[in-house]
Amino acid sequence: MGRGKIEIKRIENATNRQVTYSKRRSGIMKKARELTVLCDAQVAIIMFSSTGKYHEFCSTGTDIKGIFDRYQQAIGTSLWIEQYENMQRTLNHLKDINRNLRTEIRMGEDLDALEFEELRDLEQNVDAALKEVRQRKYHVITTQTETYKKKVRPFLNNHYNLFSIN
Amino acid sequence: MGRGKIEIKRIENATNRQVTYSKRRSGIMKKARELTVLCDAQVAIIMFSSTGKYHEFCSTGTDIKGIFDRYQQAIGTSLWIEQYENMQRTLNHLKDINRNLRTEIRMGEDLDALEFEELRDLEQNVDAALKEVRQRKYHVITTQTETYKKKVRPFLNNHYNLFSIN
DNA sequence: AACTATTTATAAGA
DNA sequence: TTCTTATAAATAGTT
Repeated sequence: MGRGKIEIKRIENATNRQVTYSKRRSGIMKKARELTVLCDAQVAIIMFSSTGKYHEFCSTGTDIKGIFDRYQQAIGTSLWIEQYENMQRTLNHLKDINRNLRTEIRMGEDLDALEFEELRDLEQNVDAALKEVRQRKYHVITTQTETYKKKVRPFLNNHYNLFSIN
Repeated sequence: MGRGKIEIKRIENATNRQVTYSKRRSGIMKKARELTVLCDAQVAIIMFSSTGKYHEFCSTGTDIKGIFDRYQQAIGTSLWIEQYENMQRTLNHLKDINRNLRTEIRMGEDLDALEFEELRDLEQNVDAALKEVRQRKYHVITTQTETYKKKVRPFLNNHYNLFSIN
């Protein structure tokens, strides 16, 4: 659309490239704005020119972060899982330490009162209950579900020591 | 550009809105593709229609994550600092509990002998940690998409202590 | 899903 | 660079 038809390939002349970038960028941004209004859509655009300048567009009523969180939800994963995993390793480390501490405590206790087998059974019960709840409820567990209130929390309250964060 | 000029305002008829969304979306995607080729630019686009469907575009040679990481560098901050900070708080909670356990050992107490007040404190720590983890995480996984089932749930299962109670 | 009359975007020129 | 304009491209309404 212009005085002549152009081939879609890299514009070698840097000035022309910059001019075209500027023109077409504003064109796309305008189109995006129209789309959000006409179609009630959410749009996020991020652009970097070949010179490193960045421009962004985001539909009103949200922000880049909001759209990205929604996007990650839509694709069902986090783009930053690796970074979460780093933190998770730290958590695991703490978990190990805590487990050791708990073992230490247990060994100092009256073993008649807390048989190892008994503990294991209780742990397995807790674990089974949790898995059940998770499998059925995790997609709506943002709020405390009835199952959680009725089953998990009382159980935690009764057996907090088996369930400490570790 | 069409048989008639239109006003840029929400299209009330849902079918028309959907059709227009589809047409204009592909128009924008095409423009974006041309921009990246002509001008050697990096572009990332994420769209959600009013019906919740999402579409994305990303220039070749990178990916959405790459462009967003670059974007965050450009604006000099992380959009997800808050989440990291929440994680950090969770880690701190773990450390607190860890410290409590150590204290417990030092005091040479067995669990049966813990005072009621102490039990309550530990309970509150567990509960607080739970709430925090939920707030942090479950806005991302409130729905179970197919992808969620295939990717995220296994991830959660493998790393459940990030997202759950222990 | 196609078709076109029009509007809109823009390449090249001033 | 910014403005202009001839032309290419997108698309609104139609079939």
